[in-house]
Amino acid sequence: MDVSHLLDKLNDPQREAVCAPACHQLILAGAGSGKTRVLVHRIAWLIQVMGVPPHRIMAVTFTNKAAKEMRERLQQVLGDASMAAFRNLWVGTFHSIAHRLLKTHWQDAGLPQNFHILDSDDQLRLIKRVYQGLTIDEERWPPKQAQWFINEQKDEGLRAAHIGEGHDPFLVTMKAVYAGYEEACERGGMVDFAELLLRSHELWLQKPLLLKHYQERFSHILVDEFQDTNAVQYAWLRVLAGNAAHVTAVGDDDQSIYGWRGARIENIQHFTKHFLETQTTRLEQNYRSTKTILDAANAVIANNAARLGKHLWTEDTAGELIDLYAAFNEQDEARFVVERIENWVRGGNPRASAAILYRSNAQSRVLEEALIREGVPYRIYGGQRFYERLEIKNALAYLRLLQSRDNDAAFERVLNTPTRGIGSRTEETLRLAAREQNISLYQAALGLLQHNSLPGRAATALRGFLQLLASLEKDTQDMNLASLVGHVINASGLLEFHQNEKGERGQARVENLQELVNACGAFKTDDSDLSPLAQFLDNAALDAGDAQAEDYEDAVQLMTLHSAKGLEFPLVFLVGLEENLFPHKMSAGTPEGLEEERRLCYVGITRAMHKLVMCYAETRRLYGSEVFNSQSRFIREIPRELLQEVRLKASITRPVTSKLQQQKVGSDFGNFGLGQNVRHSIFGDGVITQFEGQGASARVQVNFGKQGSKWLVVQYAKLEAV
DNA sequence: CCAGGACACGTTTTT
DNA sequence: CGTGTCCTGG
Repeated sequence: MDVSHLLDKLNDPQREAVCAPACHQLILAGAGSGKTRVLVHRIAWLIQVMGVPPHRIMAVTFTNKAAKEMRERLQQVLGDASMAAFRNLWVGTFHSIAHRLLKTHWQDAGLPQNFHILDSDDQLRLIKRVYQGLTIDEERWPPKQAQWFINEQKDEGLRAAHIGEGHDPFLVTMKAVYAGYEEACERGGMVDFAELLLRSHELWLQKPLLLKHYQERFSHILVDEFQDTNAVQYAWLRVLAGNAAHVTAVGDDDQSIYGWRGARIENIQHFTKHFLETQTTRLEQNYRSTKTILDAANAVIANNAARLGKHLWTEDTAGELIDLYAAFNEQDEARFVVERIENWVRGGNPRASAAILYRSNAQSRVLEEALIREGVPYRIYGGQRFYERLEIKNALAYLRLLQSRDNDAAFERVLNTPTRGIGSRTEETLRLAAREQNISLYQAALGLLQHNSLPGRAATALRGFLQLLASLEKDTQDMNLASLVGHVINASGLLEFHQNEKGERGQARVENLQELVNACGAFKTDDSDLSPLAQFLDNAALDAGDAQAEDYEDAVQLMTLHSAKGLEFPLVFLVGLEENLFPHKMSAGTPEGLEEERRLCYVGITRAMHKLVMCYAETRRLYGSEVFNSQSRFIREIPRELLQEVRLKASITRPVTSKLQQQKVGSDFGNFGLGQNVRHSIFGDGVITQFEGQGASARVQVNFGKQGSKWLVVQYAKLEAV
């Protein structure tokens, strides 16, 4: 068989990874080194050269987007001939694969067949409800915190029962909430995202025969973005792999930026210990960026300790120097960026080839305003996801009720949406009855109406709601998915409800509801025995719906550094390169936090193909007060010769307000300047390193050497200049 | 039920 | 500063 198409256009290390004999592999793939290509070609090699049947291969990704891309590229490489076999090859996210397992083996997993997936919104609501049952003070223990705690435990593979008995009030409370939450999920047949993984891991441990079946089936498991795996995912993988399967882990320890949500960078570092006789390949040739950009990225990341070690190189020319612009403030920064983009577009480049990357979402507004002012189309990535929008969740709740009236979360959600006179009083009565008799809210409603135990007005309203559900079900019986959904959003009154909503908001919601119908029309069902609606709802729970509302207008791309991972742009602006913002002050406190920020910076730099522009503002308005941050240490980690400072044009004058601000600084900070040596009655001598706020809230950061750095309120600190 | 005001809060995000 | 949430009064 001619396999040259699998090896063409591969460099030596890439080819080595693709053609490796059956073994464990760790592929350390630097940014822009052709990671996906290697993964896809390796799978094709396994099938076409090594004769591995496709059904014995599993490829795991983190995002739906990555899974989709891999499927498409596999299809290209394998060709249509392999299409039939292709269906047996499992490609999916950890979550979708776990979901598939639980759907298939629901009995063994101890779940009802129609178990329902909670998104984080649903999860929070449920936790709040658990609080009510336990009479826990929401003030003292914010439900958000409990949610975070529960997910963190699950990511580590821990159940409420695993949390030790102790006297720490925090742990005692959290354990109680976690246990109550587990019980509520169990009762309602609900499963959150982390539970999908935890539960399928437990399924294997508890059902050895089942595990054996899958262990014998999957001889090759490939995992993308391995640096992002958390503890359960890694454990899950190790159990599945057993002693026989060959595991290929592809990742880049330098691009691990999700430590804060449970990703364990150690997993990639420990891989060779757990999977013996691993062949390690380093993909270090970069096909994306100029030499200048790569040199900068390498220089920055070199400041991190405990790396596996990798040095990106390129055959590309040095290219242009990196521009560095010191803006007066965030307005000036935005103005500068937009002006640069306009020049770039005037030079014949598409707007979509330029991206503005920032550390935090709050920074986007000023940039947006500047783009709007100049009439430059832009697109912001991230933010509210399609299937998480209020109007969409309401529509989905009606659809879920069609499937099962006993879905309490859905019932509760739309009981009075659109408003139909069922108030909190009635709702409370329903909930109480349901809890007492251990039945669903729907069953409770039926019972209460039967026994006439509700006041007249409430009874009429509630009866109306139940009748609505009945007629929705009856009227949609013979409809296809799209007309069914169209009918439901109409007949439920949701569409009218949002049409009557004033302002652009209502308009957008109506459009989203219509988009939902479109999505149903385009939805491809598989031949499982689930109804199209059931399949669609499961899909909606696991897929954020990124592809929705895609418009193809050529637009400048705005996003956080996190969402930029995996993307590339000819022209990249990294803005807000200031201490306390990037590295963010919440993270800069610990060495691990700082290293993750640095990796984020590395990700940002390596997004750029031809030209990189970095900006920082001397002064920035944040949450209403003015902050003075020095330039980011990351700028200083880039060799000077790679940078060129952008000089101000004579026509640009300092904003008029700046003089006033300067005076204010003088008074608020008592004439202290950066670098001023000061003495504090307790901490001793130190040096001023930062300013923040004004008036009574004016604070300075002072580095007291051995005592560390501290933020002090100028008004109270009684600092003495020395 | 809605409007309006007080109040808290503000890093990154996928599934 | 701007936004989202919670509570109160009509």
